[in-house]
Amino acid sequence: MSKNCRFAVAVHTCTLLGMSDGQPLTSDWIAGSVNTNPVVIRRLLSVLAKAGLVTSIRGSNGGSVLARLPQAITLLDIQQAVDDDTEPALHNQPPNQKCPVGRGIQPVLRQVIDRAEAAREAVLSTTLLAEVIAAIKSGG
Amino acid sequence: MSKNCRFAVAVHTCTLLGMSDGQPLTSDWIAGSVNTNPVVIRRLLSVLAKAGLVTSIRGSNGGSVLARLPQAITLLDIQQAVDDDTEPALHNQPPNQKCPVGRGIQPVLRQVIDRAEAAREAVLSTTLLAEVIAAIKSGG
DNA sequence: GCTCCATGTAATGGTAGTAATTACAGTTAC
DNA sequence: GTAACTGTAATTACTACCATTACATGGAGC
Repeated sequence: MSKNCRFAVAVHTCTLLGMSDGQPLTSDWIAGSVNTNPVVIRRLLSVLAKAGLVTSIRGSNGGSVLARLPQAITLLDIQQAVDDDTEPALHNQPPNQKCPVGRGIQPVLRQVIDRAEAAREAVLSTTLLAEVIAAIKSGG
Repeated sequence: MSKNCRFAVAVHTCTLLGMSDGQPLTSDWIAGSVNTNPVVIRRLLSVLAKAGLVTSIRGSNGGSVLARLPQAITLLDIQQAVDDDTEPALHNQPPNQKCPVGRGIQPVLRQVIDRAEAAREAVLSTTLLAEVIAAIKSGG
């Protein structure tokens, strides 16, 4: 119980949905595979639904299905859906504006961090959910 | 007081040291520019010293100096020094091994996350502390 | 209608990570 | 010896996250 594992759980969940042949899966069932509480899954599915990645069906015989084909979902889509990407972590308190470094450091840092983050996201954007599913199928 | 701002403070600190022409700077002075408590700076300097990036001089007229030229310090060096890069955040609890997805998801995820992280670090490794200093000097 | 079986969501508790601060021991120049 | 530093432990406060309970809502099937 330490770090943010929403991305991992979200990919896990989408993989399950992508392998169910359109059959709706319940949060209970998914939670059994992820090994967590169904409410955690429901909250996650709610976020994924807001991002247009899944659709939930209420009522008896309900559950969730993918809203798009696995070929049309990138891991970046999933990451951006579940990680509220607030500002990158810079200083908590604004640095001393009387110091040239304190005045100039933040824009420079932001630019570098943004470039680094863009490189990371580029990799995620070229990985499709369909590829994850294929890897699971071939690996098992 | 929320997120991890050690990287930002560390770059800020190294920038100050790199602009001081070899003059040792005290944690009090650095804290004044960063706008935080001197103890926070001393803890950070201690970590940077362990990574071989700075050297601290104890006693009166003491302080800290860079242990290498700014041209020989990348932002990746700083990042790796201050961020204990433990395992990437996957599931908290191991997923259900009886499920094919639960069994196979973690290696697949780890591979993708590692590739994405490598791309991010590649950008940081090509940015030198000297460039940050140059940007500050030209920007102010 | 009623009854299940689901989702949706609020509220709570526990754990962990981080920053800020106080306090004090160790070290060095003068 | 004293003053000016670093090094580090201990404490407090705050935030983020996950797990869990509880309950309202919605829909299928009788």
